[in-house]
Formats: sequence, structure tokens, C-alpha cells
Amino acid sequence: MSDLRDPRDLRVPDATVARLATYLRVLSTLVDRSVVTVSSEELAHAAGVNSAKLRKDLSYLGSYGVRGVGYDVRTLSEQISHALGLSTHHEVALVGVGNLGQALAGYGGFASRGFRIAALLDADPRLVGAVIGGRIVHSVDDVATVVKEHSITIAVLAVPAHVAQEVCDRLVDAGVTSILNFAPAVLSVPEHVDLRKVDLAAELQILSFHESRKAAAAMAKVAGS
Amino acid sequence: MSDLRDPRDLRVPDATVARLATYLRVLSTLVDRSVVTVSSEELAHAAGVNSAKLRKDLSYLGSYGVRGVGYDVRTLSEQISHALGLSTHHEVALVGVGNLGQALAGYGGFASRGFRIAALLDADPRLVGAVIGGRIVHSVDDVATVVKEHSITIAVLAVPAHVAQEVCDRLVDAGVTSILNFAPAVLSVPEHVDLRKVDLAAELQILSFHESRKAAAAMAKVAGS
DNA sequence: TAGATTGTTAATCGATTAACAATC
DNA sequence: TAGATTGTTAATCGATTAACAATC
Repeated sequence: MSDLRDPRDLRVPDATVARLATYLRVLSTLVDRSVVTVSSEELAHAAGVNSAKLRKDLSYLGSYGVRGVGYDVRTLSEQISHALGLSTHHEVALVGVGNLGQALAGYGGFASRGFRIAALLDADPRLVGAVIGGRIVHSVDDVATVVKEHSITIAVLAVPAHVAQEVCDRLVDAGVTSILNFAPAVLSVPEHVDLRKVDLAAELQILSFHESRKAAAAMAKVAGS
Repeated sequence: MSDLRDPRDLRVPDATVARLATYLRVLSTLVDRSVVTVSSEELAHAAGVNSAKLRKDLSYLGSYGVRGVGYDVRTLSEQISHALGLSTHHEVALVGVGNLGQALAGYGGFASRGFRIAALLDADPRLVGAVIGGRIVHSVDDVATVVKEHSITIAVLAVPAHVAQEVCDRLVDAGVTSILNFAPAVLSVPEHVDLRKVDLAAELQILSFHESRKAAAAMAKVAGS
């Protein structure tokens, strides 16, 4: 009995977890197209990765493929969904309903992929009480109550950088254990809290880096190396 | 002469490039606070990384620190800025001015960190001609003209997933060489084009994965291992 | 000179990938 | 059985980090 390990015991590499989300998205399109079976080669191609990597990624979840045949689209979809914890419900709060926050509040891609924004919060008294996308905006002062009432575990942070750490602290105090940070600020959280960040300007700066490399390469070519 | 290598010749690891953007952001706050000198230990702490990693990252750009003293904030700022190609101007087009696109068009974080959205494009005839944030919305049919006129090299893609590849192809044909994709779709581009993606729902799914791990761990603890 | 801190080395760690035995 | 494709091994590659010689 003790060597029949629960897949949850196995450590799944971070890089793999990130790709599982992509595989799941691709599998959803296959389900929609009523595709029954898919090979690692096909799925990998559709996900933009190497097939060995895909098989290795899937092997962390267990053996759900059939040699000589491939993977059952629906089964694999369910397994990945389960591995990502999407079979249990996670309540999400969105903090900061400014420019970016409002767009995130209305973003259809969250709902279609398993997330519902249960609550909106903001510090601006002019926004508190307003209704956005059918949900009322609560005051950040009530964060403890709101988090408890909606059993919120995940928060999306879209507040100005200079208040991000303070708001983050309040969320953690209220019991939030995962934070997705859009504020361009480095946040520190206790060990039991997971933190991810999306830095929009940094993404453009990374592209800018490669742009100038390409420009330099083009220069060198013209100059005749 | 030939062994005085241009820093551009040295390959900078991808992971380093991504962090350079963070260092630059932290350095900007130090400039604002009139801090003159910073040690790798201090800067690393502020950026949320290990100091050895920071020094190794900076070493790819050259030697701009002074042993026993640290780094001159302004000089280092300029060097990183230069390395990221921010001293040359990159024109950005935003394609898809729906929910998310409008938020990105109005996002202050781009301008403050060196990027100007030079043009907006959309396929919806009801939006074409509209003025958003002082910029007129062009038709995607005019992408070739718009890209040429504004010398655009970078495009931000915020269109629905099912048209993302098509729009991407048109951008590439028009001469765009870097694309930041917000559409939940796997895109393929020619080798000379750089592609980065931001998958908002995937970010939540990754957090969900860790949430369910934490829940399972808490369960195991209660059950008494 | 003594103290501090960089830049670099080398060891370690984690992720990728080709190759192929297992097996449907 | 023959053909196809998985799951896994082992080699390789790239990134991280501790440690310290170089040097301000």
C-alpha cells in the first residue's frame, strides 16, 4: 500500500506546472472539435513544445496514455484539470479597480478557464459602492470581512506600486494565501503565501532588448563583418 | 583591439534579461530618492533576489561596480537601460482595443518605463475611427500602412484567441519583429520575430495548483501522518 | 593598512531533450 | 505479428549560488 504513491506526493517542477495550463487550453479546443485521441507529437506541436518535454511533463501526473495509441483527450483534460486543483473551487478577489483592474474584472478568459472573481475591492471612496460587472466594489478597509465571507484564497493585485506592499500585507493578514501581482513593485510575503507577478512594462523591455540585438546584427551585416 | 569585446557580443541569458528590467525599476526608485551608491547586497534585497545572482547578472553587461564601494546608482541605471535597448526608440502598436486592450492603451506603466503606444488597431468597424486616449483607432486592414508610417517594430496583441494567429501573421507581414501576445492562443512566428506571451488565466491556474497542494498538506496534517 | 564589496570560479541544482525499451 | 507511441533513462544544457581572490 505504501508504495502506491498519491500523485500529489510527487514534486511537479515549476516549469511543468506552467505548461500544464497551456496543455489544458489546447485540450479544451480538441474537446470542442470532438477529437477523441491525441498523440504526444500532435499535442506538443499544438502547444508549441517538444514532444519529449510534453511526455515528461505528463509523466509527473501519472500514466494516462496508451502506448501505440496516444492520450484520450477527455481523460487527459480531466487529469490535468485535477492536478491544477481546478476541481476544487478557488474564490478570487480583485483588489484595485482602476484602469487595469476594471479590465481584469471584465476579462472573459478567467471565467471560461475556471475562475470567478467573487469580490472587488478598492481604496478610492469614489469607487467604493459602485457596481462593476454586476459586483459591488468594497472598501479595502473591509478586506478581512470580505475575504472571510467569500472564503477567498487568491487575490489579484492591481493597485498603484506605492501602496502594493501595504495592501498585500492586509490581504495576507486577512487569510489570502496566493497573490497575483500586477503592480510594478517587489513584494515580500510570508513563506506560506504564493506570489506570482505580471510585469507588463518588463515584457516590453525584454522585447526591446531583443530588438536592439537584431538592430545591432543588421548593422554589423551592413558594415560587412 | 579585437579582444576589447563589445558587450553586445556577449550572450546574456534569458533569465538575466528578465531580471534586468526589475533591477532598472528598483534603481529608478533609488534615483528618485537621491541615493548615490548601492551595494549588490542592498540592490539584490530590494529586487528580491540573491546578491550573487545580481552580481552575475550585472557582470554580463561589464564591470560597472567599484570593489569595496558598490555601484553608482545613476551609472548602473544608464548601463542597464542601454543594455535593454531603451536608449533607442521602439514604436509600439496595440492591436485589439476591446476590454483588455483599452486598459493596456491607458496603462501609465508603459509610458513611465520608456514605451509609447504609437498606434491603435482593431477589426471592429464600430471601433475604427474612435479616439481612445487621444489616439485614433485604425482598421487592422490598414496594418501595413500604419506599421510603416509609425516605424513600428513591437506589437501588443489583445485580440480574441480565434483570430490571434491571423492577426499575428498580418503584423509579421507588415514588418513587426516583436510581439507581446495576450490572447490565450499558441502562436507561431518566423525565426526573426520574437514572441512573448502573457496568459492571465494560466497565472491563476498556477496559483490554483499551489493552493490545492497547500490544502492537501493541511488535510494530511489534520489526518495525522 | 584594514575593511568592504565586487567579479569570477566552480560546484550544484533543475530543466531539456534524444534515444529507446516497454507495450498497446 | 508489425507498427506506433508511450514512459523513462541518461546525457546535456542552462541557471543558481556559495565561496573567495582581486581590489577599491
